[in-house]
Amino acid sequence: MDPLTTGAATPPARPRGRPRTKANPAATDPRGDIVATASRLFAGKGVEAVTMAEIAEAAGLQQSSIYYWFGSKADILASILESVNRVPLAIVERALEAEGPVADRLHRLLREDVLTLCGFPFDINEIHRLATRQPEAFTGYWEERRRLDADLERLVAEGVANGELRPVDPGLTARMLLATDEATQNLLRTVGDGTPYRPEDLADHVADTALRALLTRPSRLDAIRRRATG
Amino acid sequence: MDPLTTGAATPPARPRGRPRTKANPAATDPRGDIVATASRLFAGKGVEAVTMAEIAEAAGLQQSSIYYWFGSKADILASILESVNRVPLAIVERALEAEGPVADRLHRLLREDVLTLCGFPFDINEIHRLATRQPEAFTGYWEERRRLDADLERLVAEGVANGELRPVDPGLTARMLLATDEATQNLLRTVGDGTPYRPEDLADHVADTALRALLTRPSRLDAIRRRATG
DNA sequence: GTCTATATCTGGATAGAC
DNA sequence: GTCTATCCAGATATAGAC
Repeated sequence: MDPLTTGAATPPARPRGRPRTKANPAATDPRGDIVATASRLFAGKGVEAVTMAEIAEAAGLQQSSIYYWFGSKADILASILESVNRVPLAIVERALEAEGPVADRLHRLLREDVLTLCGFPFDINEIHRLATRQPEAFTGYWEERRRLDADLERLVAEGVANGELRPVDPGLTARMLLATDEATQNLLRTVGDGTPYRPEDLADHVADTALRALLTRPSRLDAIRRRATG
Repeated sequence: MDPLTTGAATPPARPRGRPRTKANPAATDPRGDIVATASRLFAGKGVEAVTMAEIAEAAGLQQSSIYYWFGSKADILASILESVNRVPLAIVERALEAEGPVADRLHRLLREDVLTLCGFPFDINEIHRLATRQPEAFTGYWEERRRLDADLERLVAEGVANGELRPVDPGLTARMLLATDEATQNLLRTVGDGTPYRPEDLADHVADTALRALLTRPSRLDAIRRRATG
């Protein structure tokens, strides 16, 4: 199930007030529907290019009715963003606490992160841009983002310390790895002529490439991949 | 000199018509000035967030006077975009035609591409998004972009064929390399708290990491780096 | 060439009827 | 709860004086 469209919903209730023009019998969760619809539209055209009128229409509402459920467009976006860092954070923190070689955990982490980002209904880079432009409105976002950086940095540092990884700069490496993951999901979206690559292939490629460049003994890669994907 | 702010200028002429309110004695090349100003503003806030009024004011003109020089905001952007692919294309094509080992050429290419992208006065990912949204207005852009992909793919294929590089998928690898370069310049912009990394460090890191993952014999890397950066 | 003034358009958001 | 009608702000772009 799509993690972005669940949770934080209004409890279903007997319909009240004036009925919708376009009846939508399945509308038991308007907030969830709006978030899901908005996510889908954001995916196709970018957040800024989507108007409240479009979202409303696609959700079966008049333009203004959407303001009954969300006070503003930013509120819809914020509702979506709650999951954007939460899911990758959970992945990284699980990797940080897991047992076993750092390389195994890192490989699995990278694969899962790419797959997660590819599954997001929008380009995460655009989210970054929006969040950069209005940092005060997205303080929670940036805080989680910093934790993501810091946690991954710790994992890399652990690998460097125990000799599994070459003596790289953990901070730079962590940021480059996350940037690479985000660039990868970009590949899926910006290529105009029907993307020829599957998310799974991209995820494997990213994880393999990163580990091959980081491992002290690259020959370990085959075994690592077997354990991480098995 | 900044490649984005040169060329395609109106020949300097004796000033005619009503003088500017804010006299700008150095205004011998209004088109060039406007492009340079717009580039700088786009860098700070993103293309869409910058208004014609801002560009005009920063260039020392009233909001409407800018329309004497450019018919629309899209025209300004198009004028900037002419260079966006041209410079990386020149880098890749030079690498393609150069002599010597593929690895040396690839290392140098990646370093230069990252440095070029970092030097651009805007986030190239935003350009991608804008160009995706209005493909008809940016046909030239996408054509050059495909050539960039194809040329780099040829270089990688050459390296695979002669055994320098591992037997990777040249198409996927080329696209991932370009995506990584673009993600790297992103690092420089989205990190809010004063970027701790220099473009040169990022460029070295990207080129080293890519080659280490691609080389059949990673032990060659030290020599390659010496030759490519020397 | 640049100005002032304004037309036009678009999108977010509100008021109040139903 | 959803509707219609409207306001308002901000942005692109044009008209015509100077």
